[in-house]
Amino acid sequence: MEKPDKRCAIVRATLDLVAEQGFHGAPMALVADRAGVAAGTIYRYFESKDVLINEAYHYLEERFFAAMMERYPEGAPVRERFLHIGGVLVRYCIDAPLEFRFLEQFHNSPYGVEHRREKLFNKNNRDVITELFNEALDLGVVKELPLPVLFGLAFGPLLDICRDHILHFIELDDELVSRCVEACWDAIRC
Amino acid sequence: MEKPDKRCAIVRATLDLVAEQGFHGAPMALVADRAGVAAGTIYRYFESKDVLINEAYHYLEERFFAAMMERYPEGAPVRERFLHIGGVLVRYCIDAPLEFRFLEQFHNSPYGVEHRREKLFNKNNRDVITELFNEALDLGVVKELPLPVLFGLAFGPLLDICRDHILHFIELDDELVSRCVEACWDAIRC
DNA sequence: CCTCCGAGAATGAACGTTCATTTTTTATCA
DNA sequence: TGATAAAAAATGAACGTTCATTCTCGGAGG
Repeated sequence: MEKPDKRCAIVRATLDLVAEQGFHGAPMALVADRAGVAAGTIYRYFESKDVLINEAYHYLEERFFAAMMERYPEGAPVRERFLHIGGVLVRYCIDAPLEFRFLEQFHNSPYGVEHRREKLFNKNNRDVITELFNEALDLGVVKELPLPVLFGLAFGPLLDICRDHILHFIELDDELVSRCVEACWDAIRC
Repeated sequence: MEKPDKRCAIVRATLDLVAEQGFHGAPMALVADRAGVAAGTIYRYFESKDVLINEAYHYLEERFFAAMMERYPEGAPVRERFLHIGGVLVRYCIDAPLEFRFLEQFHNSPYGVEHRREKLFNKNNRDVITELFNEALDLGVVKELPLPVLFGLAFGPLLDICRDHILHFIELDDELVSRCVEACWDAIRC
């Protein structure tokens, strides 16, 4: 009987409900129900709904970065590392559609804008992807475009195809995923 | 005193408010205020808020397609026509940030998913962009990928950079826009 | 006098949050 | 150990707001 048992249940309930029905479909009463606690209990663990949602996001973000670093080809050329990241990104998202849907909701909301602004203007930001792109720029293997543009070119379409796959607008398989990631590389490479 | 005077004012007020503050920030009472009518009056013109929002969207969609067809290089090569469309898209969006923000909100909502589903599965769909891509596929000048994937590769990043420009994450000028549109072409071309 | 449009108050449902109360756990001492 | 007191956690009904929508009535035009 650990302490964080309930806390975790609340976070997971939030993730599920937001993923399934959007922020509108996740009122605190429902979150409480799904987590098996009373409405008021949530406020013993989280100051507000905003705090709860941000915590849920960070929980997912960590899981995702962990997945990305598995078998990351550390010393390999830039292109190969990018293909790894892109492939993992897409496969992770379509394997965990609920997590993807939550992330999508989050990014397309004021939460997401704030989160992005902080990341962008907080120069201490030391994540693998930024490092990779900066290295690629130094080496001159990708187009000289602002970082946000490179991110958009490289990952925007990948998220789009994940969404379309989950909505059954297209059917992704391993080969198609590879070709899409390579197309994104074509967009940014010199 | 024409009839459609108030109707139009209501649509424009909806556009403005949703663009500025999102769907949450556009309650009917505020829409009414901004349009210079009373809350109840809206319901004399629109059956519900959903109907009002869909109508606002279609209004914008038409304006946008009209802009895109201005000086469209009808007989030119596929690449040139794509660059025209991409350039117009970006310039239109950053010149009319309110319209862009509304469209973004709309697309990232259940309204947008429904709209996309209908477009995709309604084969009678005869818009210029679909025609262009089908022609490009026939000629073999773009990668053989499903249409939704090509759309994502070609336009996803362009919408991303518009958003980032409007949020002041980047600063677009004509030259940078051109280079971005060309990068998108690199993504889809063979 | 009648018709009907527009106004804005009224309505009821839904929401996040609070708090007085109950239940469970932990600490204290014989 | 067992009894009891203190503390912590959990509860869920209730609150105040906000929202889309409906209702009712005054007044302008015929």
